[in-house]
Parts: sequence; C-alpha cells; structure tokens
Amino acid sequence: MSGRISDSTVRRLSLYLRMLRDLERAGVEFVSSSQLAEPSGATSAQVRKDLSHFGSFGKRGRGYSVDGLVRALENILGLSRSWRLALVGVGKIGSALLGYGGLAARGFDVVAAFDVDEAKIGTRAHGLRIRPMRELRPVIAECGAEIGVVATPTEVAAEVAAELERAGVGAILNFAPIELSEVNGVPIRTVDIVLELEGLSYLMSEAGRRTGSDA
Amino acid sequence: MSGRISDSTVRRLSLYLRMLRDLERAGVEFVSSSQLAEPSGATSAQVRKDLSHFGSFGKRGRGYSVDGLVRALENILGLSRSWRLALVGVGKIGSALLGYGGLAARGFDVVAAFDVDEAKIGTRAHGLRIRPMRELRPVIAECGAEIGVVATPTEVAAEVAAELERAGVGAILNFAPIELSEVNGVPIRTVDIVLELEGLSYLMSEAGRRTGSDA
DNA sequence: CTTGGTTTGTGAAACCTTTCACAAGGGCGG
DNA sequence: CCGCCCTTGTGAAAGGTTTCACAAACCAAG
Repeated sequence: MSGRISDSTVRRLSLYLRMLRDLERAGVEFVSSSQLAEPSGATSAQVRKDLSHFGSFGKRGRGYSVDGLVRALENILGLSRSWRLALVGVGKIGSALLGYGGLAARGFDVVAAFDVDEAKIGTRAHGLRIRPMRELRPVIAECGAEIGVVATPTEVAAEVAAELERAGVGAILNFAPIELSEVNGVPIRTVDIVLELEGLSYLMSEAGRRTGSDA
Repeated sequence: MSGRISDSTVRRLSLYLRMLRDLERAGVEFVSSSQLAEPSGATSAQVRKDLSHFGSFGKRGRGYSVDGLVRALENILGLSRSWRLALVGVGKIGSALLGYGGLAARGFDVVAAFDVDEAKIGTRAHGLRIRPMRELRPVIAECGAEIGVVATPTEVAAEVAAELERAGVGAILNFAPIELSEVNGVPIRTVDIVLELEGLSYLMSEAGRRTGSDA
C-alpha cells in the first residue's frame, strides 16, 4: 500500500466520501464497492484499488462500514478539520465565493478578503471586511489562513499567487485563466471555465465532423 | 494521425492556442515546439505529438507559423465560430458568469437565462431578461443555444441537465457539486470547487504527514 | 461444523499517455 | 551548390492507470 497517489484517485476519494455522508445521513450501515462506484462513474474494482492504497477498510462478504469509511476518508483527505481561506480579488467571482454557503458547510471558511479597489476597501461583503493588498502578509499571518484564493484579473494573477506564497499559504486555488507554476511545493489548482467550454466546443465540433462526413 | 483524442491533449491545445494568440498580437511570426510548451508545463515532444494527431503544421528547422497554427487550432477546437449559452440558475454563480466579460470575449455568448424564483423572473441581469423554467424548451429552440449551463442547487441539477438535453443543447457545463452522467452523447463538464479544495486539502495533509513523520 | 452465497484485496494483463531518440527535411551563409 | 545547424514528426520505450479475475475471508442458515 501507499506510494504516490494520483490526482484522479484523490478526486474519486472525495466523491466516495460525498456518497458515504449521504448514506450515513440515511442511516445505512454497510456499503459495497459496487454501490460506492456508481455515482462517480467508477467500477467496483477501481473503488477497491483506490482504497487499498491506504489500507484495508472493508469486510469480505459484507462491504465497508459507512461510519468507519467516512472517518477514514476524512482523515486521508484532511477533512476532519476545517481550513481557512484568504480571498484576493472581490469582483464577480470573488463575491460569488463569499456568498456561497457550500464552502463553509464543507469546512472551508473564508476568513480574509483583499482587493486593490479603493472604493471597496473598508466595506463589507457578506460580513467580511475588505482589506487593502498591502495588509495581505500581516493579515494572513495573523489569521493563519492555509489556502489562498486568486480571483483577480489574469494580468496580476501570477504576482498575487507569488505574494500569497510568501505570506505563507500552503496551497492556492486559482480562478484566473492562466497556468500558474507551482514553486516551493505549494500546490496550485486552477479552475478555468473557458478551458472547460473550449473542451466542450472541441467535442461538439468533433461530433459534427463525424456525422457530417458519415452522411 | 487522428483517432480518439484524450481530454488532456485537448486541454493542452487550448493552452497552446492561448499562447499563440498572445504571440500573434505581439507580431511574432514563428514559434518552436519548446517555446510553445513552456507556459502549459508540457514538453516540446508533447507539443509535437499533440499536434501530430491532426496533421503536420510545422516547418523543420523553422518551427510553426504563428498565424497558421492559430487558424488550425481554432478549427480543430471549433473556435472559429462563436457558441451560444443558455444559463439555468441566476444565483451567485450564475450572476457572476453573466457579468464575466471573459466569456463573450472568447466567443461564448450567454443568450438566455432561466430561474425558478418568481421575484427574479422578468427582471434583467446584465442586460438579459430572466425567464421562467417553463419557457426553457421553446426559448432554447428559438435562440439556438448549443451549450447549457447548470448553476442551480445540487438537488435539481440532474433534472435541469436532463431538461436541457431534451431542449436540444449539444453540451452541458455544470457548476453543481454532483457528477452528472452523460446520456445521448451530450458531453458534460463539471466545475466543482469543493472537489478542488479537497484535493488541495489532501496534498497539504500529505505534506504535513511526511514532514511530521520525518522529524 | 459445514456449506453456499457474497464481497474484499490484489497480482497480472490490458490499455493509455508521456518521454526518448533520431532520421528526415528546411533554411542560410558562403 | 554545399555543408552546417536547427527543428519537426514519429516509431519505440518507459511509465502510469484501469480492468480483470480469483483466492481468501466473512456471514448466515441448516
């Protein structure tokens, strides 16, 4: 067991955990790998392989204890605690994040917000005071935010990410359509809506070309 | 050449195109695979392999014509035209999308918006009239939207996606934290922020465990 | 206690993606 | 025209992920 775990495995573990929490709420006690596989579009073998990287959690002939596996996955994924987020850029996307209750509900609390716009600084957005960029480092140090969120225009995203890193965050979530390079082992995940749309555009064009040439 | 192209290849093609457009604007005429590789974190061999699935676009000893490759990639990705989007759910995320100029700038126009909230229906958000769900099918048929965007609460996301499909969209972009299963060959991409954050949580916990046990 | 039905955990096989390495080709200066 | 340097396009090798298939284990019923 153990070794390097792929992103896709971690992704699936999150999905398993989601389903397990639903089952827990529903009072289900045991679940099989095939039941667990269904909602994430995986196979039962994949579920078992994914879990086997971290240990043996099931009972042969019976399946997995829902409660037990919820705890185990929370530990593996680091979700038995909550995380503090520092948001940079309170524009459209930033505001949407601040207003999205789903984050806090899942243990991700936005504890600080920054912007360059003088008009916004000092005002409150969803109960959080917006601070000037100059206070980024001291405030992050003080409130102990572990995750930095970049929701700025593309042009400054790289610079902001570097500044967040210097301020001591352990990971960065980036919404700017630019591939930021990880440095100092601080992992970066980019959510790039245009890239997703372009992926769909490719698939639709491809489908069109296929049916077009078949006819 | 050709065959089934992987998602990761298509993703990189989008990134190459982005860089090529910057180069075009800067008046650069030729670019080599290694220059093209850098910003997306790929290798030069990967760039050449990716492109080779679709044809021979380069000149040996010289590189790729920036203009020529921009056109070629736009054709491959289906970006030499623009696409019409129909948005369902004008809440936090939906509004942020409507206000995000980056979409229209890249050829993705939101042409219709729907919501269930009686208070919102009939009002305008960023110049677009919000319509009741009941009009979803006729309006999509009329305006010819090709891509449906699901920005609703999780509970209704699957239902909304199915309805969009029946209304005739060719692809779906989903923001609800749920894995929607593709049916009838309509591709679905899900943007799941919580999943990304949980991935970062795993990496940070992993890093902590490693340094923790080393000490 | 034994038998039968069920499900896990896991090597081995199949499949897919990335990297390597080099022949083939193109441009340029002389 | 020749020779040199550079970069592409691409089979082959390496590396990684998913699927297969089955022994080992567990439960329940008789």
